[in-house]
Amino acid sequence: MSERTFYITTPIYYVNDVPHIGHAYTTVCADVLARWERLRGRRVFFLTGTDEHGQKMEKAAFSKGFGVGFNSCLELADHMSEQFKSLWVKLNISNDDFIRTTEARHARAAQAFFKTIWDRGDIYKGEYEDWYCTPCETFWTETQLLSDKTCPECGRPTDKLKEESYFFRLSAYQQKLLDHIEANPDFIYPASRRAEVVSFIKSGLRDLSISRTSFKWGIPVPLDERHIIYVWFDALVNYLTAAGYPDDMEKFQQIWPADIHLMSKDILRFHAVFWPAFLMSAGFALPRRVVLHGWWTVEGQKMSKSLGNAVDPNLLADKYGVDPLRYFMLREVAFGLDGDFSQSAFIGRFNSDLANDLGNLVHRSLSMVNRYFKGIVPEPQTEMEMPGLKQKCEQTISQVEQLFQDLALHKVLIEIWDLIGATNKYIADTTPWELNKDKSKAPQLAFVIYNILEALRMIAALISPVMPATAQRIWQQLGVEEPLALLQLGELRFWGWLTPGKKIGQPEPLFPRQVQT
RNA sequence: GGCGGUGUAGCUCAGUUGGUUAGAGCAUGCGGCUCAUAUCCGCAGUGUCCGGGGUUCGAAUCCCUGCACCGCCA
Repeated sequence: MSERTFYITTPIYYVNDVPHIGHAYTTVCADVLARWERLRGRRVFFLTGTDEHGQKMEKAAFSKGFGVGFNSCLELADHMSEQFKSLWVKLNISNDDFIRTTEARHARAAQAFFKTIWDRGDIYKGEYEDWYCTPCETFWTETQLLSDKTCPECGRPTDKLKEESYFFRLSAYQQKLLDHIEANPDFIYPASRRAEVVSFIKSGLRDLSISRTSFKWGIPVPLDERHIIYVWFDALVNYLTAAGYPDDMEKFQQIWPADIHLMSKDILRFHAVFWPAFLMSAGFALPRRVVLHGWWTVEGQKMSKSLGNAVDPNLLADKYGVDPLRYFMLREVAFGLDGDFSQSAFIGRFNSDLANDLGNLVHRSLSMVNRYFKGIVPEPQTEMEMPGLKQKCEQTISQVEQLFQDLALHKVLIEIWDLIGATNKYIADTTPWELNKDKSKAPQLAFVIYNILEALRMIAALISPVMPATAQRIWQQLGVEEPLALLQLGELRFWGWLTPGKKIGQPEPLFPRQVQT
């Protein structure tokens, strides 16, 4: 009877940079899935956070004037981490925990995990050979170098240097990883990425350097404090830390393994190859799914620092509202593929999907309740048969359940909008304004209006994972007092849930139309 | 260079195992309604389904080839 917690994660974001629409997208998608699972009645643990260690941070702290050293790095990390945290508050993200790799609980976890793998015999000391740029004080791999072996950052010559390093015996896990991926077709989503991972593994896995001596900003290797745990090893462990490892193993048992690690496609390999291998070595269960989404371009162009075209989610949320932003991100791209963010597409969706279809539907419906029933939810005539809308609602709920299961998030919205369209059509077909002209048709009018309100109730609930604030506003305009957050799918399905005789709230346009600039 | 993917209406894309006049949304035009945020409903389109060749009674769908773009690896 004790159903496991649904555990979903975003990556922890590297605080080297301010949050942009890509970060926002990942986190909003995770939030939508978390909210959907809660609506289904599952207990959910939704984790996000920030990745704060490593050489890049050390350098960033230096270049931003804090000076090198433990305290100043932390100061920078505090500042940057806060920007992510406050964005998630603004975007109405319902995460249950926010982890920072600079927290003590995480240092304990990273060291314990390192130690566990060490005890398994999968870590050995070796030499790591790479190209070093002395002026930049940075190591580069051969593939990162420019064609003439110069530093990709400053263009100056680099030297091949050896550095003592601890290695993880990744090569020993090649076959086990392939077996796991084969046995669990859903492990990597979408399938095109799974194929990439398989071909990468088949091309041969080399052991992985998991420590550095070239910088200090990080978690020391247990038993050898000259070494710092490499940032990727450090970062991945966050998923265990927040689940309770190693301090609260009782909690950990309930939460681990993760159901979904959600991320953008650029960090696929870390999550689909290295991380599972670490976990296998340490003897932990593997996450159920590693789910990749695409990248956003902006006005058709790749986001880049040099173009300076990164979109600030804060500005969009302030200008257009949080829910329209969330809606756009989920609706505009086929989940898993790349998408383009453009002003005109955003405003197009805003006006046509939100203002015209949904917003106007709610407004016109409630206006009729005010006009024809003095703002009171009418009593439906139960003996009347008018199957169209009710059936459509039931069908939509089932479809949406299936589409969430398939992670087809954009199709979820298409499906809900199909119901919105059907409800608008229902109004056109039943012509309440005609029924209102004939007193003898009062029962039909009551029945029709009640059905429309029931459809609105279901629409509100179905959009609530994507647009929680809007859903709540519709809920209030319908005059429902129970908080939408407490609703569960079982109740939602019950047709006839709205109480006749209740006063509805004040209708006001949900989405005032945007002028295309 | 190796592996994989994509190329369908003005735009963004759907198109199960090959089967009747190739679809949706947006945008465009026309018609209808008036409860509504000049909103909603209906109708109308147009497509050498990237080029070429092949298999088949029949291919957007399978095979070969060319072009273009993209992803992963090296």
